[in-house]
Amino acid sequence: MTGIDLSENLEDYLETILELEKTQKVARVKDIAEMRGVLRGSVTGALKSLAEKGLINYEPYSFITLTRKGTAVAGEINRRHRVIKNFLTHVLQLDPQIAEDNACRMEHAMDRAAVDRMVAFIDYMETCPRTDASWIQGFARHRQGESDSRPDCKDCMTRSAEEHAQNKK
Amino acid sequence: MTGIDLSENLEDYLETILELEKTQKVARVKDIAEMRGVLRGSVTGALKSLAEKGLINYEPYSFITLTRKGTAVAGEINRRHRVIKNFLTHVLQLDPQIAEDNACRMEHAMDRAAVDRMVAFIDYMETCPRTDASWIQGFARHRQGESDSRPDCKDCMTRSAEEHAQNKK
DNA sequence: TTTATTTGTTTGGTAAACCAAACTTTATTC
DNA sequence: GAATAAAGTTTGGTTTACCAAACAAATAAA
Repeated sequence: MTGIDLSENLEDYLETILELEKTQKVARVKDIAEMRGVLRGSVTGALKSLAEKGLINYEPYSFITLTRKGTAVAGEINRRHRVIKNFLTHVLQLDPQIAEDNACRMEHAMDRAAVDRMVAFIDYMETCPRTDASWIQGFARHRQGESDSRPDCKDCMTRSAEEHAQNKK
Repeated sequence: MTGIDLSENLEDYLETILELEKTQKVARVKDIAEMRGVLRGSVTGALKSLAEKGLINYEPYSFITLTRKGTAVAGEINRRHRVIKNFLTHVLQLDPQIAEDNACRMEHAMDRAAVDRMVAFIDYMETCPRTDASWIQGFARHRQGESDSRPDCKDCMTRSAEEHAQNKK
């Protein structure tokens, strides 16, 4: 789509720069190095590579900003990250930190088609009355081992239908 | 868990070897090279690395088999792959080929906690009467753009409750 | 405005993956 | 059982990504 294919590493650098642009207005080598957990020397190499690809404005010893193209690509990556993290925390109900760690890696693995479908699924779940808050709650109980008993599973549908009818009035 | 941490590459080699063991009883360098789309020379290096880690039985010019440990690790990776692909095809309803491509990459990105939770979610969906076949069908319609209309959404719950009650008798 | 300090760059070196092509071993075929 | 083919290995070279440490530039402090 954007016509660019980046290594996971360069994608991460781009995302970091976007993050810094948002919070600090401008990205500095030192901050990028800290956020990525590498030495400053390693950053310089990555910046040259990103600049060659036309994704950042970079002159030695100057501030770093994203180009128009760079902003588009970084935004795309960031969108994947947010969608995936949202899925992991709100659907799978993973611990926020674990969700974040997994999203950081998954964002490089999932293509647009998959992420878009994930968005559609979340949307369907959120708008369909069958999968309302109580259904989500049910998953929390289910995964905590209360799956075998399912005490009120039998009447769940009926009760939900009643509640639903009530709200419609 | 298994106490081993492998690069994505070595994980892929291990998975390939498992695959070949299943179909051909034994893995040959040529076949591994073909399946992974690399030259034979590249395979030799990877095999040395896997042998050093005690994951495969490897002597130059001999057949390759997985050790007990290698089988365990490869099985773990393969499980992740199957779970993810299952999710992508049956929940997100992605095209099988697209699901396969994404699963191949995602299997290296998701940790055990995330995959386990995915399993639990699929299980919940499949056992909960609210998210039955018709709900899944609804997603297929929803994602095809018929989301705005939702013609029979209003009565869906009531009808489902009735059907459900019927089946219980 | 000198002198520190911080920040950024460069250089040399390592490790993982890969290729290309020469080479060796094993398997086939005549 | 020798000649040929196929399979596997080695060697030298490339790329990406990193570190460590020397160096240069810019900023801050004296």
